[in-house]
Amino acid sequence: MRKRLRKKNKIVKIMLHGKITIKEFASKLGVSTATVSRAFSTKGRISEKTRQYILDKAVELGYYANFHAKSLGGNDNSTIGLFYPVINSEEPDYFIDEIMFGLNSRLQMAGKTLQVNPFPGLFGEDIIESCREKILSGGMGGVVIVSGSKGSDILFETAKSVNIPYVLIGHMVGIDKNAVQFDNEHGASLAGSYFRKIKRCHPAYIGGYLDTPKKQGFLNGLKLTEDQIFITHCGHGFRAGADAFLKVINSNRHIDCVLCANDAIAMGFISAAKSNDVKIPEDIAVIGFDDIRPSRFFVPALSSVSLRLSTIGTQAVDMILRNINGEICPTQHVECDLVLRESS
Amino acid sequence: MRKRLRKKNKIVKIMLHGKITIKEFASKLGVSTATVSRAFSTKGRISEKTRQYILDKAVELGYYANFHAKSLGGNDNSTIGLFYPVINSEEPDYFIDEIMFGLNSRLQMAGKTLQVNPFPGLFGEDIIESCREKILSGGMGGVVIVSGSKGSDILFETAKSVNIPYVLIGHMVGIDKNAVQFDNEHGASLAGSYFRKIKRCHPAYIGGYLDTPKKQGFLNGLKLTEDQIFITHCGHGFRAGADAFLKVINSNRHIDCVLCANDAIAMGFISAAKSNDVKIPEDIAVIGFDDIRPSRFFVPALSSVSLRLSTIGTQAVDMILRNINGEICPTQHVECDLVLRESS
DNA sequence: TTGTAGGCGTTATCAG
DNA sequence: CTGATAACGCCTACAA
Repeated sequence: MRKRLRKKNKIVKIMLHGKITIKEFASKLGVSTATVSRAFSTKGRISEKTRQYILDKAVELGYYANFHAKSLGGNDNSTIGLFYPVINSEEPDYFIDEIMFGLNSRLQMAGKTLQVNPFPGLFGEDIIESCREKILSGGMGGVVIVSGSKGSDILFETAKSVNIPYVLIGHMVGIDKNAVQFDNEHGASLAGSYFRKIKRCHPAYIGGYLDTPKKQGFLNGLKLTEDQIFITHCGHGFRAGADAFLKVINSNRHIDCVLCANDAIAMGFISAAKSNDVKIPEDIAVIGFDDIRPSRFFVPALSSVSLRLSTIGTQAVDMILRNINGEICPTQHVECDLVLRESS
Repeated sequence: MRKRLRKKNKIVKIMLHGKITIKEFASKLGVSTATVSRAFSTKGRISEKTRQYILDKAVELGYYANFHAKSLGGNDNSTIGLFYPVINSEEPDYFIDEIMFGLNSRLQMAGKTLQVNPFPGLFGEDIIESCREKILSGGMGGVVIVSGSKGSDILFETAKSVNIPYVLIGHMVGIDKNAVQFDNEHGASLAGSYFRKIKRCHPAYIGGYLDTPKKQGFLNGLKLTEDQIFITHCGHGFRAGADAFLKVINSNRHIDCVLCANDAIAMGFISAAKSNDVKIPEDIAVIGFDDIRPSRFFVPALSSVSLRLSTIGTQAVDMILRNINGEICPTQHVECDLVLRESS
């Protein structure tokens, strides 16, 4: 009786998923499940003939090994999780999208698949907790964490604690292995020295949040101190940039050059400037940060501190792959540089 | 002896993952695994007292249910796969990114997690096969497929065949359920009629690939035929737009308005135009397609056919959630409209 | 080379 | 309300 019930359940599931299990498949071919398994595996001896036979039959009968069953024993596990803080809830984050682009292109070659896990950059403890849980529950074979928020740190610690392969992406993350890092401070200083060189001496810095290194680098390059320049923080994104422009104007200070914490801010800034008949770069020279793809096609083409985002993505994949493979990987430094275009 | 070996293996694994299993956890608390399971489940009677006790102990001892084991029985399965054709291999696809943004914001609320699966839009059968496999191997609880390529069709058929919850996103997908669709042809016709209305009678259409509906809609709105306008296809992305501008110029035809197949193309076009001292919109009025976020901050602000991409994403999630819940969902039509800004 | 059977970590059924 | 135990679908050590 009980058996019947079970059987019935089974049938229902088969209808639902349209899937055939290894047991059914094996018995249909008159071989054991072990042999089937071996046919799909690289290890384990099996005659080439039966392997081919099984493989052929598999496509004929539509047999596919169940993902979860495969992963259960601690084998396989081809999914890589990406965790990143959301710093602008009203539009896509081009910084992340560019990194993701790099990640994906490489991941695909490696037969891995990407799982994306945004979490609130500033608040939202509960969501971070759910991210922790995802890591702890063993659902993925590796994680890539974008640093820059409290949540990032928590997840980083979590990953370390369970010994799952991980890679940290971020500004001077301060660890000597398993990280791909860049130097915001240096990048910003490049912008600062450039302005100094071209004799623009009334600078402004338009920040997002939590980007002290950029501000500091800018000051260093400028050879100025914090009280000698105009600083404002309006958040991230285009709108923030436009708002920042208004703040600059309303400050009644003479400003002739600005560094923005990212390219979207810079574009928003320029957009607002144009609407107010302020000429870029004649009146105000502007430099963005990240050098996302649209920047070079912006009008005027946007100068920017290039972080080589897409490269960072591919490097992160290379690293985590080696990490999965048991190698230890020293932290990589991706060089940044200043790309001068029309806006400055 | 064998047992010892097994045990040893087990220990190794425990070290590797730093994880405690339900069995170990249960015995530590002096309860059965069933009780532990029930403590985390909504169904199944359990006294509030023991539940609390178990929950507390779980955080104390760091017990987290294994993801794959949970999903194995066909329960749970909270991952949603997104499949989309890559039409530009050199930069992020802003169309997709915007949809993904919408998807993610909604998915998070539902406790689901997104897995992204790009596949080549034009060739690359092998990768599509690997996508099929992902669907067939039961690794996810639902799939969202962006239509518009042969691969999309294959994956769509695959999803249907295994009875996995799915949603199709695309232009007039021609199915009456489980789809969120928009009408490129109508959108383009809006642009066409607008140009006609403002008396721009020397139009060009800058296409990507496979976007006949847009072209046709444009012609309809224009009330012209294919041989009466300039048409060129340069691919997708900024670079393509810039190339297209050159083609327009070199054609030596008088052109005074253009519709581009997406906003990136339009921006690239305008960028090249500016470099060649062609005034937008005075000399050439341009309208883009999709209305991605940067468009309104472009200089000049870009007119565009708005597809409400992010909304499409959230709707797709709502639909697949209901779908998972057993409801059948009639196809949704997301209205598109023409957003006029400075570039036209 | 192939088959047998135990284990992977949960959930759900069935008895108590 | 709780415990024992059979699935879930696959992999692999061991035996044949």
